[in-house]
Amino acid sequence: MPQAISPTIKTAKSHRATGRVTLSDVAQAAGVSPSTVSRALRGERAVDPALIERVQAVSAKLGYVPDPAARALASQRSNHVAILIPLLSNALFVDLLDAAQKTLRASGYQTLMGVTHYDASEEEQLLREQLLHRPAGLLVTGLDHNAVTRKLMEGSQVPCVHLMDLPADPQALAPFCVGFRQTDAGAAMTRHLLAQGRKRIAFAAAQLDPRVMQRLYGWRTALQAAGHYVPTLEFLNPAPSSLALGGVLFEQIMQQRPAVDAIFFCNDDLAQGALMAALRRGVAVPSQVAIAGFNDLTGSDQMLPPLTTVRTPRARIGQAAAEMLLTLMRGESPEVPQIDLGFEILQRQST
Amino acid sequence: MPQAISPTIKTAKSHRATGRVTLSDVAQAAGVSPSTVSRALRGERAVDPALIERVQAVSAKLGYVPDPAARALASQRSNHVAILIPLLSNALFVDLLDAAQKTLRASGYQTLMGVTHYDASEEEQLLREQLLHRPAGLLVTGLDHNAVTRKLMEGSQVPCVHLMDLPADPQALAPFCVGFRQTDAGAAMTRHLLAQGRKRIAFAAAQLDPRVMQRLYGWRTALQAAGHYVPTLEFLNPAPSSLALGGVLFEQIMQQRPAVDAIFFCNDDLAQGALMAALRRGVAVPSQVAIAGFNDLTGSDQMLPPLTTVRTPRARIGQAAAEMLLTLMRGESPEVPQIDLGFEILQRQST
DNA sequence: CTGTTTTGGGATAGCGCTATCCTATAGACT
DNA sequence: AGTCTATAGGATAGCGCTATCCCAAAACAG
Repeated sequence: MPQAISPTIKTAKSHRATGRVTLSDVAQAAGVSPSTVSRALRGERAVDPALIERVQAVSAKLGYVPDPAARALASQRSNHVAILIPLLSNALFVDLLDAAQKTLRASGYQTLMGVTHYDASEEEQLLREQLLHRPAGLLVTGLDHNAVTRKLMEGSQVPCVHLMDLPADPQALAPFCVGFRQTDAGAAMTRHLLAQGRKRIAFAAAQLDPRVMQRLYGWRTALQAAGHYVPTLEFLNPAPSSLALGGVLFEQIMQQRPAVDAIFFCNDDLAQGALMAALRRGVAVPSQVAIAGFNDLTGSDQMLPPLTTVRTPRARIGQAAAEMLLTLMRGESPEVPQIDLGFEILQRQST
Repeated sequence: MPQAISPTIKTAKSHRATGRVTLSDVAQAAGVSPSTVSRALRGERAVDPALIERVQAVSAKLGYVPDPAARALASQRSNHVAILIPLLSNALFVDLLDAAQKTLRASGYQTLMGVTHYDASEEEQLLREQLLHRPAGLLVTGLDHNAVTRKLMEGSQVPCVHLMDLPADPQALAPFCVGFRQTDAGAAMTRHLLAQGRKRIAFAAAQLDPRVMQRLYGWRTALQAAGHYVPTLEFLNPAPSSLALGGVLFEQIMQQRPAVDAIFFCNDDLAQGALMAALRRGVAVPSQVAIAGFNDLTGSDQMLPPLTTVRTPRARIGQAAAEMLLTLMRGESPEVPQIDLGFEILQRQST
């Protein structure tokens, strides 16, 4: 029977009372031991259902909220989930972050964001800092990391899910990952252009991260298979991707290879910039040159002509990765270690 | 119901050794007390310089890294800085986040991001969760918060800097903030349009957050001053801002008010969408109708014609706010409580 | 009707650090 | 000299929680 809870007057504790309602307060008020409160609230071990209810009631009445720092210290595990992404200036990664963050928060996790700037040593340093917080889980963009980073991830024993990429060899020692096959997507778009009757298809890229290189590889493979591969139609620029750079690349290609009849840009912002440049120069798209992008970023459907692109499921990747991580953090193992969420060729009027 | 627990093999070691190098280890190795190590490493109180050096050397040799959870528990202060922004889908806030995060990390702080979705109660809930982590500082977008949120912020005693907005009344009880005067910016752009000889200037807006409403107010005031204010030229749509919506708004305005000779959009994505729609419809910009945006988002300079807009110093706001917060967290007080970073009318060819 | 397990609860030692109090010394004053 | 400060170091009690050990009672087996 629930004993009457007298208004607990804060016992004048020792010299550094923080005024916080602690687990012990709840225990005292509920007439049970701290262990029991801890167990009841976390659903650990077996606790009498009636007791659980009583503890929850008392806890709610006192407005008890567990202290994450104390919890982290005692259990060596925090409610943080660390996420590493290359940039915030690319909408792709922001969408990933947004979706993952939303999913994790719904389960009570706090997201610790780290921005690597495509720098392996910065990634390593960030991971090191984040691991200090003993995160419950880890979300990492891509599968390419330096040796130290990989060792840190493994050594930490923290569940980890990789975003965006899937291992080239599905049989390989497989980490957990959610993404799609960049190579296939690159090849698919190239085949789409070939199917439109294009033969001199250029590939224009910026940033040149591993995913871009995989798309390049897909483009190359598809062209080789069709017997139309020309090495000089690769236009690779390591600078960050942007609309302005897309315009520059377009000008460069039209000047150096005026006979080109299609350009496949590795990202939509480049393609959008190219479309604007074409508009300015009076180059007819798609009749003279077809233009295709990648990622279906915001605005691509508003271009003139609307941009043909590859729709990539980045929000779904962020969410699915977060869900897989939640499974791992519960100590369960996911149904499959790798999830391929695919992609879709979105044909609009630019091709 | 409880799953069979495999017999835990007990290690002969002390029953819960974490293997971590602790402050006591350093103290022992350096032959001093833990207090001294703690003080030496944090630069607290006065410690013999020679001792400091010795402690640092030993600490480095052992690879000691302080545990943030233990620190947070003992000191009631973490190395987290919480930041609240409305959306991740608006580049404006991402730029803010990026800059702030970069600055704070350089001083050893971890950023806890919270996305409020312009929802006051979600903001309150997020703040509550973040405060549990006892952040060392708080960055909050805007000055408008519900009563509970304000009370939480004050009651927590955590240093707080507001982003983007400045109080309308500079004399008012002034919180710390970094931003610029949205109203002035709205008025300035309107005056620019008036100076171009435009008279029927529409204002088109989405999202309708407080900053948008201030820009609206600036537009209204400037038009009233010029004797050209017409209430029916306000086109306000509460939906989220996007290129597509900009196109829709443009069509709507041209249909309902064909005599309009300028449209001031509250955000660049809307204006970009409008420019694309104008291109599609063959509406001459700026000869028939001038189009202006706000924020100078990526791509605005690539439009056809390039978009006249208001350049807002969002990266500098994020950085300056973080720096002000760093000052506050050191216990010092900033030179001025409010920093106005201004704005700039960026005239391009669309007006 | 005895063992032998389960089962649900309590007691308590940390987790790694900082805040507070305390002490010993060196210099500064009557 | 003697008393009084600063100054720099040590000692130690927590911060609030969980993990581990322990034990009584109930459930089960032989």
